[in-house]
Amino acid sequence: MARVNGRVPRYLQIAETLRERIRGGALSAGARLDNQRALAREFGVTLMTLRQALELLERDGLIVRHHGLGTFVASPSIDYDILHLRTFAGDLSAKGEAVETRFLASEFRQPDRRVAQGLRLGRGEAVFVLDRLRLVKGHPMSYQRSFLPAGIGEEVAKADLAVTPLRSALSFKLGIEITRAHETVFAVTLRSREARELGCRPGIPAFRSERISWAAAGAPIVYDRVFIPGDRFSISRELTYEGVRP
Amino acid sequence: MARVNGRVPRYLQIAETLRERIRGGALSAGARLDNQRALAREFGVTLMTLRQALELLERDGLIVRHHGLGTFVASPSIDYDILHLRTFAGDLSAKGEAVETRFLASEFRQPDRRVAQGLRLGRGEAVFVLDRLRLVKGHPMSYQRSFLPAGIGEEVAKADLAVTPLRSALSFKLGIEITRAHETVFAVTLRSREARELGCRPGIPAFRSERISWAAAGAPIVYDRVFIPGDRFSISRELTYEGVRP
DNA sequence: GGGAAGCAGAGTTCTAGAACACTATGGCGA
DNA sequence: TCGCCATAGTGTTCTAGAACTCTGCTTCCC
Repeated sequence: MARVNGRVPRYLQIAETLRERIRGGALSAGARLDNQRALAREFGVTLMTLRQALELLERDGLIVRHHGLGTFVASPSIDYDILHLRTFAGDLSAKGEAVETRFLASEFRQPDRRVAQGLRLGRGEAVFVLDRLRLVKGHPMSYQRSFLPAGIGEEVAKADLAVTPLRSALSFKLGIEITRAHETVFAVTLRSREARELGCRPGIPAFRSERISWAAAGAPIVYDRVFIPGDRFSISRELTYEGVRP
Repeated sequence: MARVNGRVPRYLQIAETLRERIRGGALSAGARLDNQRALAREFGVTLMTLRQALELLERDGLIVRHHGLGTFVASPSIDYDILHLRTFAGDLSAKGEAVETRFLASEFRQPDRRVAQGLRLGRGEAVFVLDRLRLVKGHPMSYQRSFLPAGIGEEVAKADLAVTPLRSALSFKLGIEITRAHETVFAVTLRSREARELGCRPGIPAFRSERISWAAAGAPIVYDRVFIPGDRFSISRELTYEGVRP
C-alpha cells in the first residue's frame, strides 16, 4: 500500500476498505455488494475509479462480478484457499514440535522483480536478505530467505539474528507489528543451492511458499520465501459442505 | 476473446493484436513498445482503453510496464510465468471461467493400500476407478482419478460419466450427499502417465492432492487423487494476526 | 398455460481530457 | 569534479459522463 511518495491512490484505498469489510465480516461470503454506481457515490469517486478497486479485489479472489447480476463476496469454499490451514510454515511450532532456527547469512543486495514488486520498492532500492534454516527435531525442514526493505533491514541487522527471531527484532527495535500476510504456495523442484542447505538432492519436488507480510500501517515489511522438500511436509485441511456444492 | 454476442470489445482486439506482434516476433523480448499515447492514437482509442489492453497483457506476463521508462516486452523468465499463473490459480474456483471436464476412462480394479485404507475397504475388495481431465479455458489443468467402493461404483457406472458430474450422479442415482472431506496436498514430480495426459514433461514439479469425502451418514464415499502441474497452479491464502503471534 | 416483448437494475465498454508521478539526462553552480 | 536541479518523456491516476450488454422479472397476448 505504501508508496515511495506517501501518496496512496484512491482506488487502492477503496480496495483496502472493501477488503476490511469482507475480512471483518461486515460482508459475508455470497453477500451482494452495493451496485457499482452506489459504491462510487459512497466513496466519492467515478465509476471508473471504483471499478479499478473492484478489479483488484477480483484478482485477489475476494469478489466475483456477474454481468447483469451484481458483485458478490466470493465464497472461499471451492477454492484451494486454505483458510483453515493449521500446519504450515510458521505455524509448525503450534504442533508442539521442537523447532530450531539456524542462522545462515545476511547481506544487502538488489531484489529480484517479484520481491521488489511485493515490497513495493522503486527501481534500484536494495533489500536486506536473511537466510536461515528451520530444523524440527534436529532435521532440516525448511530453507527460509527473508527480504526486508533496506531501511528496515539496517535496523534489524543490528540485532543478533542468530539468537533473536526476526519478528521479535521488528517488534522491539522498530515497533513494527505484522498484522496481515498473504501467502502463495507453489510446487517446484529444488535447485542445487537450496538442496545443499537442506541436505537433499537437487531436482526433488518441494513446496515453495512466498509470503508478504504487512504492518498495521499497511506498509509491506517482509517478503519470505520458504522451500520445504516434498518428502518432509504436506498441507492438509478439513472441508465441510453445508448447503454449498463442493 | 469470443463473446456470446459476437461483439468483441476494442480493448480485447487491441490486446490480441499486440499479442500477435509479440508472439510473431515483430516485437522481441526486451523491446520497448511505443508509448501509450502513441499506441492509443495508432489504434484510434483513448488512453484509458489502450491501458485496459496493456493491463491484460501485463497480467498474462507478456509485457512489463515501468513508470517513467516505458512498456517492454517481457523476457520469458520463470518469474513471470508464475505471476501470470497466480491469476490462473484463483480461476479454478469457478469464478466465471469455463471449467470443462473430459472423461478419460473408468474400470474396476484393486486399490492401492492408501486408497483401501481411506475408504475403509477390506482385503480384496475392488474399487471403481474414474479418470478425468479438468480443463480451464481449454487448457489441461488437472488430472483427476477418483476411487469409489465397488458397490457404489456399479451404480455410478450406469450414468453417462462423460456428461454427468460425479457428484451429481451420486446425488441423483444414490441419494448420497457429500458433507465432509479431508484433503492433503503433497509436492511431487509427475510420472510419465500423468504427464502425458496433462501434456507436459515427466519430472516436472506438481501438486498431488489426496482427498477423502464422506457422506452425511459417515461412510467414506470417494477417494480423489488429483495431479496439478506446478506451472499451472498455486495455493494462496490470506492470514491475519489478531493478538496471535505469527 | 405458455411464449414473446418489454423493462429495470446491474455490470461493461469507451470518450476526451487533465493533472500527477517516476526515470534518466544534461546543464549549471559551487 | 561533484552534486543539485530542471526538464523531457513516459507511465499512472482520476473526472464526468454516455452508450451498451446481460440477467431476471413482469406483463401482455395468444
